[in-house]
Amino acid sequence: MEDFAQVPEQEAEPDRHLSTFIGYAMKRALSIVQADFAKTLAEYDLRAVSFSALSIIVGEPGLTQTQLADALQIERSNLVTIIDELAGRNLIVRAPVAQDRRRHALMPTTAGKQLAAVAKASAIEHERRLFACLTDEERAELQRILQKFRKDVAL
Amino acid sequence: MEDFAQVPEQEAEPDRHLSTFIGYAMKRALSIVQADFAKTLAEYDLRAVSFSALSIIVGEPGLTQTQLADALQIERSNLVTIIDELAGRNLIVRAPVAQDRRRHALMPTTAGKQLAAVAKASAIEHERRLFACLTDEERAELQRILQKFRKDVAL
DNA sequence: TATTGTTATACTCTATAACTATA
DNA sequence: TATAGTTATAGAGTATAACAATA
Repeated sequence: MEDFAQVPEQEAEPDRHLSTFIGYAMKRALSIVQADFAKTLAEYDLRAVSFSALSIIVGEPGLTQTQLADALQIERSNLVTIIDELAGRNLIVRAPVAQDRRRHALMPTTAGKQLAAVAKASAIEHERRLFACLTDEERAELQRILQKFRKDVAL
Repeated sequence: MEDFAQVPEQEAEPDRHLSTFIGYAMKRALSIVQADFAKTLAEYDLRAVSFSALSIIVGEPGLTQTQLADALQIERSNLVTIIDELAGRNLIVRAPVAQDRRRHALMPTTAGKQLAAVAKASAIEHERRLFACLTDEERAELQRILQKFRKDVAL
């Protein structure tokens, strides 16, 4: 078989051909954030999704699992093990609901509220540190534009 | 067991307690983009990662698999099936490299260049349509800030 | 010895269907 | 009949180790 290729020296950024795409930039940026966030939460034995679930339960006690799954945009079935884990650590309880015994009202325990508070402080510190390379205005703009997009995008 | 919870009516946005976090906003926005992008590429039987790989190979022919894996930030081992798939469709070839017979120089075929071109046009149209709710300035700012972050963030 | 591509594998994530108990 | 929580499972995606060929 004949050779017909020269291998170029490694270029600085071979993925520059994808730099036109906002989605690609979002994905690469998010993967950096996620890796750092995972390290931050490991201290509390929390994954990002467990932290999110716990935070919402603390902020809005009494939600059912279906409501929480909708809020987090995950499947009800996949929420079960997350709730199991939080409940197993006594951070939340599945409280019975008198009006409808099929449902569980998700309630934070005192320990859950405390962990949510310290983990949230760490998460805020993680973002402060990670996004230190951006100006306050850039961070605010990034946040604002992302939320506007999510709110206004026509699906 | 005693009931001690009232189930609130479904709130508009139970995840507002996470809205302080840029990472959360990025994740939610990206999932919207990814879902729409997947639909767009399905027309060409491409996944996002196959599109990315093909685009880079077309834009920078001759890269080795290790170089491409680094560019896409995926494991070499996981790139194999992606390259298999593209090569199986005759969109690229693994060309031998005279100087180092361990390596494969990834080269696009004519069909690969053509598919990359039309898929890229569709991808651009997908982003134009999806981000239509943002102004040109907002899109440019979003892109600029994300790229600045990725470039300047201290890991 | 080290590197490239590859295989095998395990672990997580995600999506779907079906079950139960309730309504 | 329909819904809430659950179980089981299958498919992606991702990460690690080890091997053969080559350097």
